[in-house]
Amino acid sequence: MFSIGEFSKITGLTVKTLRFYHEQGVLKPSHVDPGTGYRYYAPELIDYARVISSLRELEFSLSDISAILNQADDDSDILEFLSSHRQEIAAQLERYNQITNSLDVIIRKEEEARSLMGKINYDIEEKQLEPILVAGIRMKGRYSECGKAFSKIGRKFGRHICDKPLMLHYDSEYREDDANFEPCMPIRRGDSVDGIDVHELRGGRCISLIHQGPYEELGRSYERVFGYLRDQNYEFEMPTREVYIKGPGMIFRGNPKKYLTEIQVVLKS
Amino acid sequence: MFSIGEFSKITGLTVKTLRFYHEQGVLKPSHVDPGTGYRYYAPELIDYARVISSLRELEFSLSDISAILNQADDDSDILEFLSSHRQEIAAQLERYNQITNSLDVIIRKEEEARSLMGKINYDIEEKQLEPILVAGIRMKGRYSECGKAFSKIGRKFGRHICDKPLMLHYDSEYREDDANFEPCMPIRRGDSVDGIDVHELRGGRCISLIHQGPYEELGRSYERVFGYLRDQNYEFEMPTREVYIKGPGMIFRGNPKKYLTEIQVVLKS
DNA sequence: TATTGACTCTCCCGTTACTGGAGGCTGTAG
DNA sequence: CTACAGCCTCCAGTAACGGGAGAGTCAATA
Repeated sequence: MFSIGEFSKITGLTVKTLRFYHEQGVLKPSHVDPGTGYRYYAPELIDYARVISSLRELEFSLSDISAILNQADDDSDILEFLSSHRQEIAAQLERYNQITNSLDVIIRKEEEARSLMGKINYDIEEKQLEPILVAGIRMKGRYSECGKAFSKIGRKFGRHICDKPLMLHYDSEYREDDANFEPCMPIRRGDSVDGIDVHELRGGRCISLIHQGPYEELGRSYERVFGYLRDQNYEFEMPTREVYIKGPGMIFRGNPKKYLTEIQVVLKS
Repeated sequence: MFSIGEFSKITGLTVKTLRFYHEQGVLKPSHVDPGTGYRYYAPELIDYARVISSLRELEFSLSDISAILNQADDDSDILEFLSSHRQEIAAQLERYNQITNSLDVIIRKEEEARSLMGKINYDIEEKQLEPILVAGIRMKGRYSECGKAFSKIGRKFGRHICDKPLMLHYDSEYREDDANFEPCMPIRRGDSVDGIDVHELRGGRCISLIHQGPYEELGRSYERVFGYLRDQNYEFEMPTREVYIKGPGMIFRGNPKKYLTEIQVVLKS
């Protein structure tokens, strides 16, 4: 017979835990001194305790363990317990996998944005655009409707998206209620489906300006771009493009003063 | 301003949860009526609540969330939180992966054993053995030492093991203290290392008998096998083999009366 | 024999993020 | 005036222990 302290050292279970298991009826001492209340454990219980530890390591609940110990003395008796427990664990696993994925997406996005922030200058630039394939939804109406379009594209093309969202503007002047625009996502490949049009945007020389601040203030930056185009006597093509480099975050809506949007106007070649 | 019930419907958080968040200081109502104690929430808090929900879905603790909300209003501010949280989640993931693996191993083992139990007959059989590659440790001494050898082989060749453990007996008579034997694991491939000898066991005609019961009673089954060999005038080869079909389980020590051991004696060809 | 020091006992609280329930007050509609 | 829905506070419970207080016990030593 071992005292609780000895038994604790043998089994690796703490004294507290042993007392708790006694209270819960999972592992009862062989003998309890009626006078002192001291617990004494017989050597046979060592194996019993080992079984309990094993099951706890597999994250079985104490009530499951009680049930198991009451009706089984062989691994083959508990196959159903094992399988159903495996399912629960697998569900947890799935959940944590999703969380890690989400976290990864957010982290990657923010790290990109952060590194980008460093090397941005807020002057008008001329640069060369590569052609890109996009999935877009042509819309007429209010810009505020674009959210639905983006999420629809996201659902359909989720895993093929390869860059930041952008919007094509087909109006030559600013319109509020019946604007003509196309929310797009750059994709690696895919075909038009279900109202979503997959097409290629041509590359070429373009004028680019990065706008920092809320979307309502985009007008000021457009002014600069069009002023520049006029000064240089450049002719440009429709539609113009807005690339949303940094907008509302995945968690916070973010601070609109930090939003970054690139205005791109492709020149006639 | 919304009442707690309205705000609950809007945000999807239960009334209980909202009260709890108030108590914890995570999400304080905009106004609390001093007379009635009624909580009232301003529309701006909807977004705030959404942030909290998002973070909870990512399994952040409430104290983390408080800390985050107190010092950040943009995703990029919380990169460190996200990364360190990601690590914790990844650790959990690892753990659950291990558990699933262990469970799978146990389940597979037991299902095999169970299906085997059905088609076993306990008569002496003559059958054809295929050659197999094994990793073994030649030992002299007591059989009870074999556990260490098995676990050593398991550690070194873990992922290449492809069948049940077996033991080779080189003694022509029973010996207690200085037996000459070799615990082995069948493996798919591998090389001798560090005291472990990888070699091939030849195939051929063999006499086989499945023994059910504790190892101490193996003697009775050996008697039957050798009796049969004598009756048939068969000559056999050393070493003889014992295959441990079902022994102590991964969790329970199991019931020795249910242990299954196959005795194999290869005939001279 | 008294005394140490190690061991053990019970009882209570705290952890996390809530849920459930009792008992009582408030607001509004009929 | 009376329902009834909605809101309040306070308390208890969850799972599996860990920490600590205060008191009793055991074995060996002075």
